This record gives sequence, C-alpha cells and structure tokens, in this order.
Amino acid sequence: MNKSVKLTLTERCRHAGLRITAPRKAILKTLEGSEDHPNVEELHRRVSRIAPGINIATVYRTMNTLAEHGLIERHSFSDGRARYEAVPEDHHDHFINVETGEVVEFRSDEIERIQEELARKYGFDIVSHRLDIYVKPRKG
Amino acid sequence: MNKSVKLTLTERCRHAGLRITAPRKAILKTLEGSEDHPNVEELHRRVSRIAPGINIATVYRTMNTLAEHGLIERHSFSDGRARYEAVPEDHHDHFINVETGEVVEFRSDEIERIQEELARKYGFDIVSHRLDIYVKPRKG
DNA sequence: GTCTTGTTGCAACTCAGTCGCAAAAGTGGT
DNA sequence: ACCACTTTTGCGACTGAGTTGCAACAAGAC
Ligand SMILES: [Mn+2]
Ligand SMILES: [Mn+2]
Ligand SMILES: [Zn+2]
Ligand SMILES: [Zn+2]
Repeated sequence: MNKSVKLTLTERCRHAGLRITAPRKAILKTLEGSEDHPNVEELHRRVSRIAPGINIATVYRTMNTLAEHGLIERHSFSDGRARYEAVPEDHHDHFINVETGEVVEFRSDEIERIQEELARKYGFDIVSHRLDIYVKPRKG
Repeated sequence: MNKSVKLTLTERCRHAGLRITAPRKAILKTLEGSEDHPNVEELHRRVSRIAPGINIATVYRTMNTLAEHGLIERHSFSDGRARYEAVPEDHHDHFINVETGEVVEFRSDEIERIQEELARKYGFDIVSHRLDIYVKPRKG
C-alpha cells in the first residue's frame, strides 16, 4: 500500500506526457514551494533565484501548458494580471483584502452544495466556478 | 407619492456631478437598453448606431467613470475582456455557458447569507464579491 | 454672454501576454 | 552511446485591450 496518494507536480507532468526539462523542474519546484498566488513576473523572479537564465516567455508558456493539463489553477483577481497556484488538495475559494491585496483561502461545503442544486434547477452541469470575495478588515 | 423610486442612469449621473454630454446620453441610453453583458467594442457598435462619430476611447473612459461612481458593474468573465451592465435593481450572480458564452443571471439569498457569516467569522467586512459559475447544458 | 472646468477626438503609447523561428534538449528505440 | 523524432526554449518581434497627453470643445454656474 502506498505511503501517499499525493503525486508531485513532476510526476503528474510525466503522466501527462510532458517533458521534464530543467526550466520546468525549476518552475514546478517553485510552484510547489509557493503558499500564495504569485503572478508570472513574481514566479519568474522566484524561479530565477534557483535557476537563473530562464526566459519569462517560458514561464508564460509553462503556465498555459500546466493549466491546460489541469495541474495548476489560474486566477484573475481584480489587479488585472493572472495569478497561479498548484491545484490544491481540496477546492477552496478566496477572500481578497482590498487594502493589501493579500489572499485568504476558505471553503464552504454549504455554498458548494447550493451551487450544485442551483445549477441542476437551471438545467446545467457545473464545469467550474469561482467565488472571489473582496473584503476589508472589520473595524470596531 | 412617487410613481417610481427607480432613477434613470442619466439622473444618477447628474446627481453624481457628471456632465450630461451628447456622447454620454447615447452611451447611457444604450446601457439601459441592453439586457446582456456587452464588452466595450460591442457597446461602441451599438452606440454608433444611434449616435455615429463617438470615439471608442470615450466609451472606455465613460465605462471607467460610471464604474467609479457605482453606476455600472464591470465583469471579467474568462473571455479576457471587460463586460458591463447597468447596476441591477437587485444583486445577482452569473452562470456562463462555456459552449456558447451566453450569460444567465441567478440569485441565491442563501449563498449571500453564508458569505456574510463566513466573512464575519474571518473578521472581514465584505466590500464586493463575484460568483461566476461556468456551466454546460445538462445532458441526459 | 462669459468663465471655469469637465469632456472629447485623436494619435501615440503601455504592458501583459503571444508567437515565429532556429537552436537546444528530452524521450524512446536500437 | 547513438540516432531519429518531437517537444521545448530563448529571443525578439508582435498583438490587442485599455490608457493617456493634449488641444479643441462644450456643460453648467453666475
Ligand atoms: Mn488558493
Ligand atoms: Mn448580470
Ligand atoms: Zn467554491
Ligand atoms: Zn452574489
């Protein structure tokens, strides 16, 4: 019996038929080591620290490839640039602090369930969804 | 007693201190007459039918101005371009048919309520939110 | 009508993201 | 280790939605 059912990004790439190149190794490692939701520029900065010389176009292309294969999630919060995270163990949605840009993750099984019910009522199957809640720290 | 409490966009613009120019009249009228969620290019096309000669930069600028004053809502669905609608009587969220791009509006008081509860639990006040559900027509 | 200030048209610009291409490198077979 | 085949990379040029500087114009206030 397996010690873990959790595949690494690299393993999942191989499984998807993607070639494991040096730039990709660095990018995947960076993604796995990121707890936040970096944009391509920030990702490129982080990647460059462990593997200098990788072109930012490669990061853009890799993000597209990984997203097409469902290995990462692309977000578009209101700052206008795409931001990414490795596909999480469990689905979650996001609070975005409008004052700082900071992102906090949450999950509501109740909301998820109601969405399903609603979609069914309208005759739809859900492909995906996003719930972004822009917030401020509560005063008082 | 008033026949209606519903202000027109033009009235709300005046109230906000915005000047009612010919281009704006045409744009506001077009917005009020649109049941869907047009992008700037489409909006400009519609405006041009009733008032030719308005520059698309004016439409872009007007969308920004109206959004800053809370008179319209800006959406960014996954097609990458901003889309707009006059601020609706009541808040609603959106299903987006991934096969056709068609948008269907819905409202769930339950989801709205849970969001409030959740935000409070995390110590936040909600500024705004968006729930976009990408769907396919159900088969079977 | 005059004055002040906000708005417009236009062209130039910005900037995140994409693309064509030739060189480089991964993978599978031998 | 080598080859053949295919994918990926670096690089610079490009795209396209959206923005901006500026001079001309026009709302609204008096
Ligand atoms: Mn997340
Ligand atoms: Mn709507
Ligand atoms: Zn969710
Ligand atoms: Zn809502």
